[in-house]
Amino acid sequence: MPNKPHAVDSTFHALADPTRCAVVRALSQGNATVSDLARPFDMALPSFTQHLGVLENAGLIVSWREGRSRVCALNAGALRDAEDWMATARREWEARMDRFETHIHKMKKESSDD
Amino acid sequence: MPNKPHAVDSTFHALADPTRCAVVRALSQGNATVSDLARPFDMALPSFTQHLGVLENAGLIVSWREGRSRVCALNAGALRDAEDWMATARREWEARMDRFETHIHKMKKESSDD
DNA sequence: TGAATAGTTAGGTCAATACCTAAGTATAGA
DNA sequence: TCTATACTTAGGTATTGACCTAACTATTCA
Repeated sequence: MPNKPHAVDSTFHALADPTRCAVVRALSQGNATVSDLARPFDMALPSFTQHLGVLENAGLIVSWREGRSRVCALNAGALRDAEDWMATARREWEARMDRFETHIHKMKKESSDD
Repeated sequence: MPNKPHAVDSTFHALADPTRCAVVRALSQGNATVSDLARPFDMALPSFTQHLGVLENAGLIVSWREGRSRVCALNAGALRDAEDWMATARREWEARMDRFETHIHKMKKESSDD
């Protein structure tokens, strides 16, 4: 069963920003606190936590408090759902292309049989 | 070699809208003209063609004129690049999870060996 | 308990996005 | 050549998004 509390377009919206893409890449390397994640970015902390909020609302990350820190982790399920959506569209298109090429090939063969 | 005239976040931005997601799904079923694509949407045509422009700038679709129509087609390469980006992040995360679970398992075994 | 640390809340600015209507251009067909 | 079709261009509005600063809360540790 699909991990689907959110529509894919909210996942895509969450990834439509270089800061948020970078956060996802960082979290693929392991869990991290808000300030660990924020450190590489030249951005005020409230702006950064807003990005984390977008990622969390989209279901791409989860977080919990540990003492005075908040730890974030990737939710691979949301990534997989978005991948599946794209793969479905792409494969249908590719299947159509294959049929089209087969058709062209048959036409060529028939015309060379004249 | 990757099909990469655009950064992935422009692809995600293009998909971050339900109208544009629907256009991609429609085009996975085959090429279509602007008005064919627009028909299901309750939206003025200029608004709709703006969405097509976003998809085309992101490299997700290509289009050409045929008589007085414009025909649109999916560019599967852009979809594949975005899939690859997500799959890379997800697999790194999953690999880390596997190592973590192996570690937990070993710890349990060691403690039961006491 | 007082100071430092980690993050949150409130509130504001500016640019980009998603829509619209009205009027234009280009092609096809009678 | 006139008319209908298929978009495109121009220009406007309202909402959302990405940032900021200032001030707050919660937790740790000396």
